[in-house]
Amino acid sequence: MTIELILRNKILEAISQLYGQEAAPESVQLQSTRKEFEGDITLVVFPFVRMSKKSPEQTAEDLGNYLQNNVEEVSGFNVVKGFLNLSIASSYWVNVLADAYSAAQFGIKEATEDSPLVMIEYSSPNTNKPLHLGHIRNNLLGFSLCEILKANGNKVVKTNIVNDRGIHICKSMQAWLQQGNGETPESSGLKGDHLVGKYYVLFDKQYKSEINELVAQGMSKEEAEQNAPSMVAARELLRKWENKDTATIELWKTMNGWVYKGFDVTYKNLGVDFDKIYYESDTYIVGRDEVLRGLSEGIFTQKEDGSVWADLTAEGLDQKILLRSDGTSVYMTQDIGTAKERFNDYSIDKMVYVVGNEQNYHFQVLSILLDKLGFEWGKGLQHFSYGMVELPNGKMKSREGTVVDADDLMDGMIEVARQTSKELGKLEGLSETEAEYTFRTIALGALKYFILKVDPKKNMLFNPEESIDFNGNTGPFIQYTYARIQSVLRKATDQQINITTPACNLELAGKEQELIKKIAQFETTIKEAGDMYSPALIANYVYDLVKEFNQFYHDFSILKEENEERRNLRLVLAGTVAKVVRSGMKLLGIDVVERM
RNA sequence: GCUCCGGUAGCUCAGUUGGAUAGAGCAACGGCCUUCUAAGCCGUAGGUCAUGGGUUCGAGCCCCGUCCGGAGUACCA
Repeated sequence: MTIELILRNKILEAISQLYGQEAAPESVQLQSTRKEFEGDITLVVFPFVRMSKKSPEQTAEDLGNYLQNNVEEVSGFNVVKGFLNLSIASSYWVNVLADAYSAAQFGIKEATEDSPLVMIEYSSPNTNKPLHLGHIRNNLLGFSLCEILKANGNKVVKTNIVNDRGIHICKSMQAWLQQGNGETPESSGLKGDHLVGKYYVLFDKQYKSEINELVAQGMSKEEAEQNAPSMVAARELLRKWENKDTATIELWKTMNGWVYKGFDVTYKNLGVDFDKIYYESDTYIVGRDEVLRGLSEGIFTQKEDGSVWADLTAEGLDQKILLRSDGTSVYMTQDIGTAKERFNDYSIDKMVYVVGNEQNYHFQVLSILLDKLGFEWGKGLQHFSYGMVELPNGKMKSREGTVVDADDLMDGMIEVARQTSKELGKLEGLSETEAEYTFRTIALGALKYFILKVDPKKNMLFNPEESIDFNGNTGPFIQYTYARIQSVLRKATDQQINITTPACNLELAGKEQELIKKIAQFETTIKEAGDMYSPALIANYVYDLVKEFNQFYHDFSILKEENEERRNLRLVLAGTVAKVVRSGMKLLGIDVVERM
């Protein structure tokens, strides 16, 4: 039982004993005491003054006395205005540390047979271009969320829906057919996804110049957009694809194959993976069948032109198209099909979509539509909505080429890490491969931490030149502190120091106790991060812990401490901080290094 | 127009269910490598929490209005 729980119960008891009234459990507000005051845990007494009919100060005195006399762990108290600051005995904190130190998985809950199964969709790329910075935020958030939910005792299935069909890939195909001269990743030396992306850009260039030409000939802009030869050809490819034309299907398979190979490399470098991948070329048919069923059951309506609609005005929303007048599927249709497939394949307790906030409306509608179609899980779908990544000069537009490419970004950061390491002379004693691994880990740590430390809900600004740093509140700073702790622990081993679980009744120094308190918060932080879907809570927690440790490290010596008991305690403290940092970073998908 | 989200230091961001004197990092300035890793530590400076009201013992946080920014808004995904 944690100290908070013990106090909570005793405070309710105290109020009942002292004032003869029952206080609501949620009126007990405990918080950690601010640094400028003495004490560890603070009770806010304002909610109880009505019951005590005394001043806040006097009420706090009453409660303080009661708790000191009736709770073993409470070693003292002081009152400042309406705040009761309780001091908790050192022995309690030493025990907390001992528990954390010896626990195999401190703060992490393992899933069991009957744990809920959560399926999390993230990444969800189109197959016509390489991944960019926006995808990076998605992938990092998705992966981290999976880790956090696992740590909260859930079974997790990581899934990806690949948008492999549609007009976008046909545009790349069309440009490749017209201008490609049979170019392949092998012949060009380009990564597959970049090669296909190159033709997507070429298509757009060509398309735009055709429009300009037609407009110059006197056609209206709308007409020109419809009648530009490139677009006509791309639409023809889409039609052929839907009719299963052999050559078209073959080309589609080949080019998608190139892209998948490229994606695999990016995913691997980013350190994310999936348990199950769905393809929209499979699920859109399921979705279309569901929509047609809905139509025949009178849930949806059809217009004269043949298009199928859902009327959501009763729910306060608009009318939503589900099938185009030519019978083809839209985005929504595919998501209906994908959802149905998933719930067929797994016994899902909770389905989470990691998708940008531009699609808030889409998921609101999807949930209602599935509910209308009679799927009892429809209402329970959860959209983990995150903000956009903006650049200093505005937002990213793939067509305008103002995107930050994922591969380029990672390569660039690894290069910076390599240079910085060399300048700082951090390489000595490391083999070539060890050094490379270290650069990579640091660079990825910087990138991941930078993105994950921001509240997912908010838009964030990313300045490629300036944003990424290796100093201050960054991934490398945390990795560095971890490496230094490892170094101390190695030296302890070299000096034949035997580290044992602390069972002493040493009086703790202020900073030692601060650190233990911080360590004790790991468990609740994981829970909160799981409840709120916020890797940022973990990131900020780990930073605070590391910052706290650095101050401790600066003020106290560990190995040079002469009192053996105290030295042991501090080694245990350092080791536990390292352990918490390692698991915290793992929840963010960030690796740590033994030396840097 | 309507709906949703946001606005905290020059910049990037934290800020627990409403609690004490709003915190970090970057950038600037000053100090610290004969001390367990200086990718570090210490210090100085930097704030009308967009704005006007309201709720209450107490508001950066909750409610209403205004301003600014972003996203979505019926045959793109």
